[in-house]
Amino acid sequence: MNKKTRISRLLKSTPEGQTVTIKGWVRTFRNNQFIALNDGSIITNLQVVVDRNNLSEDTLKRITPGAAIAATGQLIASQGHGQTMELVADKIIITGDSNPETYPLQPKRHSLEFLRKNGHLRFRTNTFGAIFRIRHHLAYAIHKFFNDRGFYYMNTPIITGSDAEGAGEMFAVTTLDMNNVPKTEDGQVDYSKDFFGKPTNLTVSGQLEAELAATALSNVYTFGPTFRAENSNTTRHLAEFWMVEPEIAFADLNDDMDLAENMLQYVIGYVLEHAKLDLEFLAKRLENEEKNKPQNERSFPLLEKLQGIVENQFERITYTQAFDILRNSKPNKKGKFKFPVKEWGMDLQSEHERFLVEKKFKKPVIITDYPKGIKAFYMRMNDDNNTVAAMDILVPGIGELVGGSQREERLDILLKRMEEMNIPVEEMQWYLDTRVYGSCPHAGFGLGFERLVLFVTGMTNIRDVIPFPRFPGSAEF
RNA sequence: GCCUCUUUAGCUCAGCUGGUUAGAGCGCCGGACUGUUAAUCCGUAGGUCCUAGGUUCAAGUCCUAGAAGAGGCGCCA
Repeated sequence: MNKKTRISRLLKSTPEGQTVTIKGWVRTFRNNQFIALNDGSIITNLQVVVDRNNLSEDTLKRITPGAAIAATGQLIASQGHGQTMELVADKIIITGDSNPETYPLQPKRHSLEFLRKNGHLRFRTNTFGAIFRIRHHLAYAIHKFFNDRGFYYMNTPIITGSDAEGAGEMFAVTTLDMNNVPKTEDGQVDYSKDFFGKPTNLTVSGQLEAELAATALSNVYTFGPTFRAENSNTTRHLAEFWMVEPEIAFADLNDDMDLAENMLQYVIGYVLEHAKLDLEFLAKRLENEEKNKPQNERSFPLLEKLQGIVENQFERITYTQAFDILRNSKPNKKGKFKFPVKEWGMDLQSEHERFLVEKKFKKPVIITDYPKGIKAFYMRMNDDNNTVAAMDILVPGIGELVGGSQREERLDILLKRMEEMNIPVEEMQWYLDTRVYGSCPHAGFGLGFERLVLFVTGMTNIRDVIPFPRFPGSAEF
């Protein structure tokens, strides 16, 4: 291929007077003269000025929205107002035509629903270009954060033979012929004939395996796809999503909370610095959207919201404190909650979390020390024998962004909990060995990556922040 | 899985208590235009009113069922 210059680079270095070749996709063609060209490297279009005397009528006709072109010419200071620089093209090659009668993207605003239906082309819009560039920067910032602090990136299995993770319904993985399933003598599926010789599933969490690595390498994290076969139909659940799960040895719940808070502040600070243009675009988009809403339903301006995360400490309260606040709150006393707050031990509902985060504290809230009855078997029992060392980070607009805990390192207590919660101890010996040999206090958390992208971009549907969303009834592409 | 709402031109939508030939903006197509910024101006074309059944003299409009989409709840990250 011939050399090309990416627009992002070109706008940084401002090589005025140079001859360059730009390759990208036409957004609009105005006045038979001005092409707004985008190559995805940056949200900004480059204006390509067409010299009509130099171009055939045929080529001119083929410069349509969506067409791929290569434009070569001199870069000059723009005479117009919308941009500082423009390319005066003396050569334009159409690499790929785009029929304007059938190309779904028009040079106008489209609804997110329409773009979801045309998911294969939505990358070519400003909004989705911005979202996926920000998604990249967030992923990079997460790796950088952990790497700079001596964490090792650990890959835990995607196909798992462990069925005791307890984090939700699982997708089965099998090569058995579904039309002719081998059966044992007592009529059960004969998994000994299956690929792995036993039932296997797609992972719902890498935590248990990460604990194995952490109790040797001290500080590790996973960042990979996870799968939940729940029939969840909401704006914040996916069947396939990416999760970040650090695990730290010789650490307690406070260390865990500090790590999570520092990480969120770091990665958000990172995108504020490195994805400024994209964030500004999304902020403006959100602002326009909010104009149609009544005053009391409007949310914080995006950039201020993100700046607030970086600059302010998160609120930290125990479940019991949260329970008291909620029980004595106005909406509870006035019967406004669908689920009244009465009995200690109840799980907090979305409406309760929203009240705490959006009305009471107006910033992220970390709730700790939940009743043992509503949390997982591996969470460390507190001295009160009633609560466990768990923590959830709740953020405005989304709810639970992070869920974590200090892990139960005491073998006898862990075994007792597993028995109480019907976890098959025999199948978990590999996990229990971390407590049998050289057990140590350790902690970790899980961060839903798409929920982070949702929060940072200000989008409202999680299906819009992952390139190829998977949810009940839908697995396109 | 449960609840609510939506479905009218390529897109975004209007269409009142059922009543002639279903409208607008944008886009597309044709024309004009060498400083435009979702360009502008002029002109044309474009509809299985989601599907099936029903009520009625008459259904885009009312009823029933289904499909698709959105939002809320639950499960959680």
